[in-house]
Amino acid sequence: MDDLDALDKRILYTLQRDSRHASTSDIADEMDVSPSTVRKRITRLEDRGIIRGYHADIDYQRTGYQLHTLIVCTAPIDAREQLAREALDVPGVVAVREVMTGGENIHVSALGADHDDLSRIGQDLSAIGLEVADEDLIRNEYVNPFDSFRSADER
Amino acid sequence: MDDLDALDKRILYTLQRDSRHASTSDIADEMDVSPSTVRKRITRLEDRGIIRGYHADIDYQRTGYQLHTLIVCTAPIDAREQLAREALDVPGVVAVREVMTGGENIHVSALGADHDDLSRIGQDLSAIGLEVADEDLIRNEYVNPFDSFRSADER
DNA sequence: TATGAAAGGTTGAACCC
DNA sequence: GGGTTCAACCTTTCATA
Repeated sequence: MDDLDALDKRILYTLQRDSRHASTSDIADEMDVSPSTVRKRITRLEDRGIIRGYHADIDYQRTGYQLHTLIVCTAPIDAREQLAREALDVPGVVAVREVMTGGENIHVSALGADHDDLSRIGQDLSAIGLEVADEDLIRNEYVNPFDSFRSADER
Repeated sequence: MDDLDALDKRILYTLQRDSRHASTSDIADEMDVSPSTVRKRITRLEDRGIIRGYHADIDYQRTGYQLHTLIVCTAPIDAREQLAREALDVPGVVAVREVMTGGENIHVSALGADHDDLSRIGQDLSAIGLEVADEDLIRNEYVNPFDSFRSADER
């Protein structure tokens, strides 16, 4: 893996702040390069897997699916990654995080309209081999671009 | 809060899958409405706070900032929301989640290049009034659009 | 690896139903 | 609410250094 230079970081910062409206020309102007240079860098960042995608940030609390829940699970270490991916396919699951710890190493975010939805999701997670340790409502989430990508200085 | 109709849900689904390349015309074609209808709906979803923004999904593991860490904190209930917002301003913090539980009710995602960065972040969080309960490396994260927004049926 | 130009698509705003 | 139009802008591709 090569390092990221100032332009790469600026691209990451800008796209994380607003992936829908940030144009290549905007970034190009800020960094004094041409738009097509920015475009190629973006393509490269995508190809390298550094940019995985672009998502709308949705406040589920306001969508009618009010039960936004954090389901903390434990997976056997050797199956953790596989189970994390499978958990993503469970209907209602919107995010999965693998954590490097002994137990409670899979954190699942799931959405339901009512408690039955959540029971079913818990059952589905158990069925693929995850042990459900805890469930709590998520009250709010906030996202921030990584500030170290903001400025144009090198690493 | 009014309910979301089929078009709103389809818009949310599409933008969550790919907020950068999904054009209003694409969605309009799929749903048999005009592009400007889709545009107006998107504006409305943004105004209602349902769409909070659009972010690039970055694999920090591959950026050189390899210490992507989940810092579990406890905040006094009455200060939880305020502290969550303040935590977002701590350099290195990329996401904050408020959880409805007795203790360990603030989950902070932070990024550092080395262990000194993380120590400093822990100190900053303590300084604003959060009690740090646990820290673990995040190995991986996966995001998924909410499947119930996919199909065009009403609620 | 960066740039420039041309073709085609997309956006945003004003206006009408 | 939804639809139409149009100028300005953006993206994509390809040729060029």
